[in-house]
Amino acid sequence: MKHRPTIRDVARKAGLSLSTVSLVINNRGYVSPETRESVLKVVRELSYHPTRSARGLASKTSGNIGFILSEEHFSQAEPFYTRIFLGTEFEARIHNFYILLTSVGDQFDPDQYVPRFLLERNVDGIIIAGKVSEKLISYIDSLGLPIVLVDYEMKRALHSAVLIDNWRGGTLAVEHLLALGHRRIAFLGGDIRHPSLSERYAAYKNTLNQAGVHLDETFEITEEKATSVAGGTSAAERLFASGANPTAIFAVNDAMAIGCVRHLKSRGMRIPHDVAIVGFDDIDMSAHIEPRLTTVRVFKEEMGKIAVQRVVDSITAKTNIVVTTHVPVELIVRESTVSAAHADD
Amino acid sequence: MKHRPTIRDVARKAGLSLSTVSLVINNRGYVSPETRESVLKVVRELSYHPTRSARGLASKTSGNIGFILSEEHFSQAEPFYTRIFLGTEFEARIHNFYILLTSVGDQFDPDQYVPRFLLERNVDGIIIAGKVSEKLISYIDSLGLPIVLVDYEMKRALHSAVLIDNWRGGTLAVEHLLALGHRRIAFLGGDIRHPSLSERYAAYKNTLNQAGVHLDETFEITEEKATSVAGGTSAAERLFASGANPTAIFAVNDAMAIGCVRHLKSRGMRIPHDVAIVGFDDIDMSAHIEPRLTTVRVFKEEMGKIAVQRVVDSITAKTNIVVTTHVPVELIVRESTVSAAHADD
DNA sequence: GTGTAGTATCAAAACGTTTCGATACCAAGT
DNA sequence: ACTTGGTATCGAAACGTTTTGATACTACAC
Repeated sequence: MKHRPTIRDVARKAGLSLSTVSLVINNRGYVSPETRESVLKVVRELSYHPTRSARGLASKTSGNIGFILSEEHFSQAEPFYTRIFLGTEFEARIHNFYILLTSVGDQFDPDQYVPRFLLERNVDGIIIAGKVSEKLISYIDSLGLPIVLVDYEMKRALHSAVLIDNWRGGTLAVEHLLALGHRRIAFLGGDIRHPSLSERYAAYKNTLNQAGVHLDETFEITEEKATSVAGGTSAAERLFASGANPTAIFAVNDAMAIGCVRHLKSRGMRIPHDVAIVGFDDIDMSAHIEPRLTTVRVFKEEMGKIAVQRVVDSITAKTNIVVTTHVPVELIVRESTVSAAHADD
Repeated sequence: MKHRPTIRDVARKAGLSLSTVSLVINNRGYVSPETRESVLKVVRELSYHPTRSARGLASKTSGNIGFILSEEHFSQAEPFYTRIFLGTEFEARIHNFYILLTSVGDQFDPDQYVPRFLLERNVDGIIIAGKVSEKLISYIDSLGLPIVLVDYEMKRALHSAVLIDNWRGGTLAVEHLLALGHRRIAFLGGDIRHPSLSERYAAYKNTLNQAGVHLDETFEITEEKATSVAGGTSAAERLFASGANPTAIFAVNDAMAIGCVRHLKSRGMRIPHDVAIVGFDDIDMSAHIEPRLTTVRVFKEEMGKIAVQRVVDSITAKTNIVVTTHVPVELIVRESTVSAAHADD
């Protein structure tokens, strides 16, 4: 367990100064090709590799990107955000960054709790997934750290964002139901304050309007607290308890759609024969439930990947270009809207 | 964006030396209660927080734990290991560590590729999930880093490990099938080189033996390459193609069980009426497929949590106590073995 | 021959902590 | 009175890099 070599050892063995070795390693400044080669040779011989802490201290960079998730999404280990996170892990590796994950509560009070990696100056940029307190965002801004938002957007777009094309997704979903001949189409949603969900809701209303279908308020559940499986069940209960009799349902996400399917089955209704259902997100489970769920596919890993690219751009460029990316969506038709015999596989 | 305070500012304002402030912050050495209080007061006033890099450089610690996963598990974003990972994230936060995630290939050649966090001395300990090259393990040993293995074990137990009680799980599963009256019970497995899977296989054989049931080799599929949904489908095909006619199947994990269910359905077989199925792992999806899958629940987050505790112990204690933990399992009876009317909810 | 711009290298000064050894005091045990 | 051991504090060194500014050489244009 002998001493691992330092840059000093490399410099000595190469007969050069520390600075020159550093320049070679970081590939910057003026270094003659011969010198460069001889340094690299020594680096290989000693199998030298710079230490992160020392580098961080001197250069005021950490090599880390912070990933912030709201507590509820974090603790539920939601498949949706988990996928986005995995997408960032993949891409971060390519850029030689590591992702530090943390969660924050609904409220943000800097005197109360601040993600440790911010206090320790242990990240060079931040990715925020989902809706968090605006206070938190301004706090991070005040630290001068680049921020990329994923699946969330603020009124004044001062930050790069990676967004789902919710409008198109909602439109595709409802148009699909209309094309199947449905007219009594219900909407199952919740927490419309989240931009992604409200856009889906807006697309729902707009598409029906365009088609000249009368909007029936008893067909709209928009106040469900949790957009989860349980929330879907409870929303479906409320929908039918109110006496509504839709032939199709557009659920704001797959979790709710799955909860809704459960409720319908418990009532002995057949899907899609009695009621057709479309979800949104295409989480893993949707292809495995019975009936397999028609849904709007969101490329979650891709979103994480783009977010990392943006934040790395901001970190390295030092310039603050705001880019908003809308990641396209795709309608996946399965058995919950079209009976098995006709459904794609 | 003014200069953030350093320990020097704290020392100056408190009228003390750097060393004393450092002692207070790290809560070690001899400091009088009054001095401690006055330092803490200044720390609060300046809202000072030490910088990770500086701390790391001086103390040769990083505050990070490396999490190593085999490439195939990583890229498939397997729900099983993802859960373990999330468990580590939770627990790491409690101990003020961050998790750095990386993956490694089947082979390990230190001249080829070494996880960057090892080269950069950017982790204080390592958690390894699943089976990886033994060479990698010895390499990490040679760096003097504590290692905790999760769901993997080496012959000579030189490292702490967090293991599933596979023997008991397999026994519970098969006993359950026996209790339901099944005698022709097939085993669907693959990659028996993985200790977890071979233990389940061994438990299967042992339990049948104990019950005086004749072992029929045509009932055992142990060569399937991938223990995935697709692998399950293909294994089930092979099983029935060979002319075997089991009334029950024990699949080595839920993914294979789900693939198997698919195949049975496509053959028009009813579950559990024609064939009963038990899986292993209890991944999220298992409760949502049709029929809901009877399985052996593994507490994945708990395993991650324990792994972090072990590795943090090793890091702080500096002593190398090897602890092997067997995390208990639980049989979850659902509709794939007991018809809906009788199944628990 | 003088100024300018580009190339190549280096010495020294940061970067913000922890840790080591020294100093000094006090109380208790001989 | 003399050690011993615990308590409290401090100054200085160390940790391993990057960065800044200086120096010096070359080539070229005026």
